[in-house]
Amino acid sequence: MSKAKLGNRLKVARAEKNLSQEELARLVGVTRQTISSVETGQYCPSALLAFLLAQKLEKPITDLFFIEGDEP
Amino acid sequence: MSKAKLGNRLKVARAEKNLSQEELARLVGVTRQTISSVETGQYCPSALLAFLLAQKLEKPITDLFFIEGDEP
DNA sequence: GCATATTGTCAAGTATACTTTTCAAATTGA
DNA sequence: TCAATTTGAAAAGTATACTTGACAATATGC
Repeated sequence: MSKAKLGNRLKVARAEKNLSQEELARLVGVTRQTISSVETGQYCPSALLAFLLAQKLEKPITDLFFIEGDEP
Repeated sequence: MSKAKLGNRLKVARAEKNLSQEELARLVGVTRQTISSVETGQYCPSALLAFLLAQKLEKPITDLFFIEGDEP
C-alpha cells in the first residue's frame, strides 16, 4: 500500500458532541478500544467505519479524516 | 462491526478517466487485484485507500462510496 | 486469425483492523 | 475524599484487507 497516512480530528469532533468513546462506539457498532485506537492514530479505520463516524458525528468525512504525507 | 455495507461507483469513475485497473492501481499504490476486488464488492477498502482513490479519480469521496443498509 | 490488453477469480500467504479481557491513571462530581 | 466515569494501553485472538502468482475469458487492434 501507498506510504501515505490518514490523520483525523475525531477526538475534537466527538468532544463537540459531548460523547464518550463508549457512546460513540455504540453508535457506530464497534468497541470503545477501536475508537480509542483510531483517535490515537494506532491504525487507520476501514472506509465503512470512517463513513459511519462521519454520519454519527454529523460532519463531512473530509473534515474528520485527511491524507498526510502523500506523493511518494 | 456494524452490519452496514459500503457500496461504490469506482468502475464508472475509473472508466470516465479512461484508466485500466492496472493504471489506477499504480496511481494509488496497490495491486490490480485489490482494485478489482473493491470494484466487484469483495471487500471494503481501508479509509486511506478510499481517500487515495477519490484523489486520483478527482471525485469527492462521497461520490465514490456510500453506506448501504444502515440503521439496524 | 493472431497477438496483446484487460478483467475476474482463486489459492495461499502476510499485514492490519477489530475484539475481548484486563490494568492503571487521570477526571469529575457529590 | 471517595466513588464512578473516562481514557490509554497491552496482549492474545479473530476477521478482513491486501499481496503474489497464476489461469481462463473476453475484448481490441492489426
